[in-house]
Amino acid sequence: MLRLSKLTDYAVVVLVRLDSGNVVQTSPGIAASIGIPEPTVAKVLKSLSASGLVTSQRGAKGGYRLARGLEDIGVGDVIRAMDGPIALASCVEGSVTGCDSSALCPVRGRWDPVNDAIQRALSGITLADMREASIPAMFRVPQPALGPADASR
Amino acid sequence: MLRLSKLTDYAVVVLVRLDSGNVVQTSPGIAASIGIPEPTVAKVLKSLSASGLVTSQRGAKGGYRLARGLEDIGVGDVIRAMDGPIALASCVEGSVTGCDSSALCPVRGRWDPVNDAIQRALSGITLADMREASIPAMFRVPQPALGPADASR
DNA sequence: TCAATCAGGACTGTGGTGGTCCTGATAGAA
DNA sequence: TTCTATCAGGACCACCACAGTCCTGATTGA
Repeated sequence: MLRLSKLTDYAVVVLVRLDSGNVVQTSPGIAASIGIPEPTVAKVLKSLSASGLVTSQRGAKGGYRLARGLEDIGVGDVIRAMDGPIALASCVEGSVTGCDSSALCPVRGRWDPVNDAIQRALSGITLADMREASIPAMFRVPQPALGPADASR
Repeated sequence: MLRLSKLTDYAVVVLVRLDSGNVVQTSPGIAASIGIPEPTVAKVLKSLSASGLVTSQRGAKGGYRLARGLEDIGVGDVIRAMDGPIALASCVEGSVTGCDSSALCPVRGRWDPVNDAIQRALSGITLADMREASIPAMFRVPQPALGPADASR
């Protein structure tokens, strides 16, 4: 419950990583530098690109770069990009699934203030705040091979 | 994401229902009055009882009653009772699962402020606030049979 | 003694998520 | 012009947590 999806967690790592220098970075390069499998990083980057948090460049010499500074990206933006609208319950306003028994749901609409409070709490924190936290030194430089599994790929 | 579990939603309904009068109520009775299957209601009540939000009385004439007023029960209390500690990520402090690759996780500890903000937001809302929201009139009185499905059970 | 009720657990089906892979489009380099 | 590297947009599958059900035992009042 209130469990952040792993992909959202990865997205924060990727975005912080993209902040290092204003150059385009390829998904294999990012994947190698943060120790996350390449297909997964590519999936994360596609979602971020679709939401406009990063810009993409196709073709050779292509890659991704931040669309704006980390201090302009809220945690809620990342969550919405990866997991869709922030909704505490299936019957909360803004949910895409909707409530199949809205007529019978006695708490319909009641979670909205809770949901609202959470959104406010999230909007007050940017990725720049999260970057401030300690980043292990081993992740500040690219790691071509983090283990035997990488060599096999 | 940020999806409330159904049981937590049910728990709020059950607790609000228990607030009607200060008498013990049986789980079949509560189930019938709110239109949720009895085994599920029983499961919810057991969790709430284990967390001390409701008190139970065994034996004939037994049942459940609120341990304290709705205005003294925070939303966070209910969530913790039903889903355990509130943790945004698997590697957040307080999580029971723990992080299997803590040494490699570059955002380790970074979600804590986010998690903290959410907990503060949750602690500011009580069940009394949620009860204030409109409750459909049909649920203010017991509904023995809400549909054909109930008769088959 | 009996019936009603809670306590605590095991069990199973389902849905979401994480992760992988494939094909096509694009753009720079040779 | 051709080739290669990269992104775009899907489909696909395995795994796991959750929802829901059921069973047995303990307790308590009639």
